[in-house]
Amino acid sequence: MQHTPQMRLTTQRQIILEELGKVTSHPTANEVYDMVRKRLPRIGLGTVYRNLELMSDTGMILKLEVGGTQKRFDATVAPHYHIRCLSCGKVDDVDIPMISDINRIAADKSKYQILGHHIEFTGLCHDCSSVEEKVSIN
Amino acid sequence: MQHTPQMRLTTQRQIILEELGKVTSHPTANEVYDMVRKRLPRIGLGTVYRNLELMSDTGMILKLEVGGTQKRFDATVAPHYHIRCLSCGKVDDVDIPMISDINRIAADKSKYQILGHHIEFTGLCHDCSSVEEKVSIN
DNA sequence: TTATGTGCAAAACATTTGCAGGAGT
DNA sequence: ACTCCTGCAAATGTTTTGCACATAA
Repeated sequence: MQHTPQMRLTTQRQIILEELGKVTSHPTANEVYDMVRKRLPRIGLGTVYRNLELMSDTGMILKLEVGGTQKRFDATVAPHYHIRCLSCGKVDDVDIPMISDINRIAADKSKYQILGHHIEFTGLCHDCSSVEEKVSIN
Repeated sequence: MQHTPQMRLTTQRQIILEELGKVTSHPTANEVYDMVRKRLPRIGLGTVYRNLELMSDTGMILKLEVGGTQKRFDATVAPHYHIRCLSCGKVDDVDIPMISDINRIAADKSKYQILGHHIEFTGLCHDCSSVEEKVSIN
C-alpha cells in the first residue's frame, strides 16, 4: 500500500507562489526565475521549472500553453481566456464569459473524451499598434 | 523602390507541400522531415524548418501553435478548431462552426487590435481513453 | 531520521542560423 | 548572370534530469 506523498511547502515554493501572485503578466519560467532570484539569489532555474510544473499539476497555478516559444504561468486558476500580441509576445487576460456549451457541442462532433478548452486570441497590443502606425508612415 | 521577391517553387517545397497534403495528422517539423526524406534523402532539417515557416508566412499552409513542445503544420488553411490528446499528444480537427462573433465581443473588452482567435480543446483520444480504462482496472 | 527538495551542471530537445556551394529563372 | 535556395553543422534557446548535499516534517 502506497500513501499519497506530501508536497512540502518549502521557502522556494512559497516565494515562487508569492511572486507569481504579484503580477498579471503571465510570466515565463525564466521571468519567474528573475523575480524570485531577487529574494532568493541562490535558487536554481531547475528548481523553478520543477516547482512550476508541480504546482500546475496540483492545480495551485495554471500553465498556459499559448503560442510562442515559451510556456507561461498564471496564479489565477479560475478558467479564463487570453490574448497574445503577435508583435511583442505579451499575453493578457480577456474578460469575456466562458462559453460553457462548447465542450458539449464539440463532444458530439469528436471521438475524443473532451476535458476542457482554451481560447487564444491574437492581435496587436496597444503599444505595438502605435508603433506599427509610426513605422507604416515611413 | 523594392519589388516583392519571388518565392521559387523548388523541388523541396513541392514535395514538402505534397507530403503535408497527404496527411490529416498535423505533423511536427520533424515528422514532415521524416516523410519528405523518403523521397528526398539528402534534404536538411533546416530546409524543412525554413520552408514550413515561409509557407505559413505566405498562407500556403497553417502553423499550429497548440500546446505541447512542438509546433505543428496543416495543409488545410481554412480556419478550423483543434483538439489535442493530453495522453499521446495527437492533434485532430474539430468540425464545429467557427464562432464568428467572438472577435468583436473580445474587442470590446480588450485594448488589443484583435486579428484572430483559435480554440484548442483538450481531452483523451479514443485509443488513450481505452488504455486509461484498462490501466485503472489494475 | 528519512523522504523529499535543492543547487548545480550537464544533457536533451526544438529551432534557428552562417556559410559555401547549388539550382531556378 | 544573379538571385534565391539548400545541405551541413554549429549555435541558440528552452526545458529536463542526475546527483550529491540540504532540509522540512
